[in-house]
Amino acid sequence: MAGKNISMAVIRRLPKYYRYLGDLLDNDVQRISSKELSEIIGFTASQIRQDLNNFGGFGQQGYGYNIEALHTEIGKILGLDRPYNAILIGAGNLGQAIANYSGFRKAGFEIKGLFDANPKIIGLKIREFEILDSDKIEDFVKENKIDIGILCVPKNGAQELADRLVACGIKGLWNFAPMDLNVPEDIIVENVNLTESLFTLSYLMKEDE
Amino acid sequence: MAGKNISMAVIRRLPKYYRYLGDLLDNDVQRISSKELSEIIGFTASQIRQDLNNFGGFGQQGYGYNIEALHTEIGKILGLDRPYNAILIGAGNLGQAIANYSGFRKAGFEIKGLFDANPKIIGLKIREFEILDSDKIEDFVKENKIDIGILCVPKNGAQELADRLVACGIKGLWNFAPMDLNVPEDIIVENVNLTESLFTLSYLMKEDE
DNA sequence: TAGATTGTTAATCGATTAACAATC
DNA sequence: TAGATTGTTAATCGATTAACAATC
Repeated sequence: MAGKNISMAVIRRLPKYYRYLGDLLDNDVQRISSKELSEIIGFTASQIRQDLNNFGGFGQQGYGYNIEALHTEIGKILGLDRPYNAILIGAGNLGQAIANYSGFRKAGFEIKGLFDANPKIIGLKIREFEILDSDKIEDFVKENKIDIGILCVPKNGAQELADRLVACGIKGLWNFAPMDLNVPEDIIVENVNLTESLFTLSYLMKEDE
Repeated sequence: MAGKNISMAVIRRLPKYYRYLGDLLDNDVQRISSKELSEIIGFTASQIRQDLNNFGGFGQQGYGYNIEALHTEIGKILGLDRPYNAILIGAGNLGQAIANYSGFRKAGFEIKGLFDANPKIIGLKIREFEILDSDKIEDFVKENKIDIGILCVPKNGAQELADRLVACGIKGLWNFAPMDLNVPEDIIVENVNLTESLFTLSYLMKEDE
């Protein structure tokens, strides 16, 4: 991939742009200036223009941005125009919540299989999918061209599962286990650490009193 | 609260320090230098010392840091030494996953009640709690000194619930609804936006290929 | 054309890293 | 004491904001 080095700060704002532009589209708004967007999204107009210009000149002087076109462009930048195949490992409440959330499929992420190591729930059906035995992960990943592994398992065992997924060719991990995974540097890991999030809330509430 | 302005960058590293120090404690390690910690946590030694010195001089020259003492101190800084009472609204899969996670209680966060608006699940029992009708939120918050509202509801209705919680005196919101809430500035909101997280993963996988 | 707003360069601000005197 | 490592100041790096010429 070409592209200069985009900072993580910019990258993490992209989904917000995408979401706000989508909301505007839903409300049939057709164009917006960086100043107007600034007022609803909470970034400065200057930052918005800087961010967008990392990827191209999507605006027009004197006019602003066409919302539909910009929304589409940011979707492409985020890679939402291509499909990703995922498997989800750990079909407890959290895993089921994620498997059931329709928003992911709309964005091109398809969960192709659910796995768990617990014999009590192997064989149960969640949506259209039967929960499969974790033993079958390797075969399934290869047969179904799986790109992403979603780890909804406890801390213990998460690293071992990550190793197995990496070994059979997975490229990205969405990690809900409350720990940092050790993976080769070409493997992308996105962590969702609920404990860290809650502790941050705790800190801020304490400071605020 | 006293304390100079601590940047969000520092604040979001605190739970990581707390976690890594806890792991070291579990392994009966007693002391560590910023250089050693640097190697396992992945921040520079300089940054670790800078971060910690925002809150006090916890180390000792020539020795390093006592892990148990530092762990305790960071726990206090995070406000984990005090109890927080929470209610959780939206008792679907995600809500149940959070209600069932024992790690939060260990850190002083007690979920006192679960609420939902869906008559089909009102009355069901999750752990020791019956799911209550969302109508009863206001009375419950006042009677049980609730500090935190955990929003595990869809986008629609999340803002209205936030308004109601703020109106009855809640101080913090842990928001899992995929949108930004509008609240008075003295109310703390910590967002967990799974869609944004997934889109970030998507972007990074695309860039990486 | 006149007005509006972008794209982009320059200035500022803040966060990270480096360096080292203090001291255990 | 000598060696190690902190706490803290200074230097560097990067991100945000401001400004404005270009242009629709």
